[in-house]
Amino acid sequence: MPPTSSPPELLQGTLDVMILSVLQSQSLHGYGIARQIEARSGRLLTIEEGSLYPALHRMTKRGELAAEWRTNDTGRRARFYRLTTDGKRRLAEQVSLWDTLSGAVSRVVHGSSRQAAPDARLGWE
Amino acid sequence: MPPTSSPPELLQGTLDVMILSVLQSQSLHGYGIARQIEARSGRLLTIEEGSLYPALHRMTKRGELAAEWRTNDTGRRARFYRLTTDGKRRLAEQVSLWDTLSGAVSRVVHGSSRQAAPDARLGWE
DNA sequence: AACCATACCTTGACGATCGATGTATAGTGT
DNA sequence: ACACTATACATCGATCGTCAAGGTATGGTT
Repeated sequence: MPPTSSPPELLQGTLDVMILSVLQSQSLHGYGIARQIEARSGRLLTIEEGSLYPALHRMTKRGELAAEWRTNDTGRRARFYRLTTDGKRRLAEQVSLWDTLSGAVSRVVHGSSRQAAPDARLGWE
Repeated sequence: MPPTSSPPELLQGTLDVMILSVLQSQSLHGYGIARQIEARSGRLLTIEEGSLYPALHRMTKRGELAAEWRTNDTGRRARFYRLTTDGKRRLAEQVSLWDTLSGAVSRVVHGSSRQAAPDARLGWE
């Protein structure tokens, strides 16, 4: 049973970096990736299957993930994903980028208004 | 001259909350909004005009912004935007949501791996 | 006259996400 | 035996936001 409801679309573009992140320490199949992201986020994020599988396929096509069919101990077939060398490189890049850019957005929304050089032409009131 | 280059599409969905934020303390026109976001972000974020104007129009249509033509002190006509009551409410909602969700993503990518209950069925390796 | 910054806008294409739907098996409870 | 839930894969159509590019026009500077 997935968490509660669907989170708003405020976070477009973050699915890739989250997938890469949870695959850093372990190989997982799609369903496990979704559960892991939900667990790590404290049940705040829900991964829709209609987003997850297209993401896994395009990342595999881009060479960031490698996929392999396996059977786990309960006898169920599942497609396990692991990071390739390219995927590890992209993981590092994207995590660093997320930190930088999410920090920038936070400064904007919390008004780090260093009104650098109060410029009368730009606004009033 | 806009900053350097176009930032990746990691932050889709954050434009609205940034626009609302910079309009909290002042009325601005489109160009001024873009400059303000760039300044507050420390020149990390670039707002493309093809994203900005559609966003301003749809937010006005949704009733979050009110627009008014004015002439500033240099004699140039410009369309100034301010928050409506609805816009102020949405600003508060969206900022709080951004803080919550960006925090969740950060926990995911930095592996707050409280492997809650190590579940052999979900992965191996 | 040339150029740059300011200031508005639209268009077409793209890509990612979402909700819905479909299939199938394993485990659990009754 | 039956029903139900969780597991596990996948695809589809619609929607939405963004982007790159282009277009118009004025004011200030060199």
